[in-house]
Amino acid sequence: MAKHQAPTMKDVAREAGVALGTVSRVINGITVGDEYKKKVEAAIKKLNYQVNTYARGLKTSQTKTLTLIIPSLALPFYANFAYEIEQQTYQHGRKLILCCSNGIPEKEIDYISLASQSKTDGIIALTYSDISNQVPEDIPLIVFDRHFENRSVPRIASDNFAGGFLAIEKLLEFGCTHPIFIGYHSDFPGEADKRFEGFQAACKKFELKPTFLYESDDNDSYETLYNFIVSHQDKDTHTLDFDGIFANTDLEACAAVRILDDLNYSVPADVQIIGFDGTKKFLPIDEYIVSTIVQPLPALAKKCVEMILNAENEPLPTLTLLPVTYEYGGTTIK
Amino acid sequence: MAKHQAPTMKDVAREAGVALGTVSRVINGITVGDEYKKKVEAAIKKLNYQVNTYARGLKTSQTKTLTLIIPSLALPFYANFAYEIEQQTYQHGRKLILCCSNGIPEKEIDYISLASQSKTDGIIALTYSDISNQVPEDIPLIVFDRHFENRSVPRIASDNFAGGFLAIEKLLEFGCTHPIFIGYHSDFPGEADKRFEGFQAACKKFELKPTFLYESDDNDSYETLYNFIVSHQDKDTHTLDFDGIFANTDLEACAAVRILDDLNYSVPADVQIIGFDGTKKFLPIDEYIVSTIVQPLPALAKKCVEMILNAENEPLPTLTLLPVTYEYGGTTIK
DNA sequence: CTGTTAGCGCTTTCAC
DNA sequence: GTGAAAGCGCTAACAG
Repeated sequence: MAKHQAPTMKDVAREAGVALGTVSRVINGITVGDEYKKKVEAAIKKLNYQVNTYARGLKTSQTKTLTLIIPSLALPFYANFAYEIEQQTYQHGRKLILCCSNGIPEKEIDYISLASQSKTDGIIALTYSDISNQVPEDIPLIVFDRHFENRSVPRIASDNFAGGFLAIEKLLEFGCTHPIFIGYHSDFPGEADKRFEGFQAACKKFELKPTFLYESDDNDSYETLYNFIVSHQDKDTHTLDFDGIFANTDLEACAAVRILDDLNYSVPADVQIIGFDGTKKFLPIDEYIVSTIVQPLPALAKKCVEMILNAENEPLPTLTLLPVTYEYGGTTIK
Repeated sequence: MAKHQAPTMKDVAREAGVALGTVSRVINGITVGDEYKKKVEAAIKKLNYQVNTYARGLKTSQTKTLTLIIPSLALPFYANFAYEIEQQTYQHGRKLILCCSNGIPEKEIDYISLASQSKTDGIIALTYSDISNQVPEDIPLIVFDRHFENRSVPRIASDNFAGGFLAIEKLLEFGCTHPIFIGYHSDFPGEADKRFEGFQAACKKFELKPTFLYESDDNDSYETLYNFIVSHQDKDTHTLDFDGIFANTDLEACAAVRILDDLNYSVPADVQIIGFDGTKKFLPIDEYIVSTIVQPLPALAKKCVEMILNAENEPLPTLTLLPVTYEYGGTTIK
């Protein structure tokens, strides 16, 4: 334990009595004479040698590193997505650099530039600004759950349109006669906007009057929603003029449950509610927090990582949509 | 836009008509003649040059990268901690490598070795095995919320003991006469174990009979808890022999709320409950999910990052405990 | 199949 | 002050 410096390949070579290149070959699994191999491996073990990925990265310009840009980890959806991405990244022998942008465009761009300095092997981004022209051409980019106008960058998402449609189908199947839509959206366009489009399409198909609250996201979303629901009460009978809610996200579904409860309506007896995302309860038992359209997060993450790692081999599809499913979570009859 | 390769310092030097070293100096903020500086900056802008952090890292063996090892992001506590760490990391101009070990020792060790290959500038770890001797001496390590037996590695945590004590104090203050403790613990020792010790100390001080469920974590925790509560019902009157619960985590507090509700007890009228961690509700409004002892996550994360970045300048304290606070969350009278 | 060697892009002496 | 040059630890091309 004399030297304080980490051993280098040179040290290993000297210890094993072979040339530098031979050590490199052993490490990279290139055919090497058995005798040599043994000696090198012994030396590696003895010195506790580890490759310096920075030196290797400099040579190969492959950093074995993926970058994820996501607004935050505060929402379970984001946290779970990040988690799944990390698991996939690990499985593919890569490291994950996590960037939480808080949805701030400047930070998003800053992260991109950091990532490109670090010569990351690929970027998976869920952003609220169009970062596509900030990303150097030579580094693969995949956009999750969003789409940009001015460049055809590959994007991956759930089939939000089908999900919106499915939610209404389910609500009708469960006996609702007037399902409505509630939700907030970012000003920046994203795949999630298609949920509302799916709702509208379903209304058209089933000849329903499309009633909805669909506003720009703000800080008073809870209050706006409260007022919206109250405005749909009959003044005298206090009956609601709707009997089903498709909420843009589980978060809004939860808010609706709470408000309806405060207003002394019963869920699902008076109003059935279906959310979107597939958020689980905070309990040691496995239940959805509301009845919901579940996004296939593990599959989505798998696709993201596999595609980005495949980017240099073949051209990537511009859009990849994965199917969603309905799951019961207590806010519908089944 | 002829060349497909990212520009190097050499390119900038040629473009600016200066020497390589001069460019380096400009970039690193070392005094350089005004004329030169301007020329270099112009060239940088023109070529859209960015330093290659891998080349720099190779030279300086400073990678401007921190590594976080955490079981997962599935629990809000982990997710929020990871988020806060990321924010701090960014603020200090570093990147964060996220490693979710699922609490599997082999994975934890694997991550350590990946991290040391990558010459990370520091590791913040919340692990379920003693990784301390896996970490090379020259890379700073801070352990969050845990402690290892066989080496004095700096650790940071909330004051769990004080939190446990405080919970009982609060319960008594709110009129409870027989508060009990429920919780599960990992077999691997951690700072969180002190919550139970705080509970025991409070029982001694206030002369309470210490009643508790404190078992090794398993898959049937919900059922075990259910049976435990039922076993404390009076056969005839159905009265419970306790009137307050301090739960080891908010998760267990939630489980207790649910079970008591199923059993037709009222929270907080019949039983008051205090959890631990400070988990927020999944709603667009800011409320705690249960009454709880809140861990100062942002402060904790700040401490972790600051300490690890300071590790080479001064010796780190072995233990740093940050104060917790009580917050109302609906499962107590106030 | 192995040893030698040139450089990846950068920082940092060292002369000037 | 600036330029030239050595070298961080590794890979890959080349010669043997």
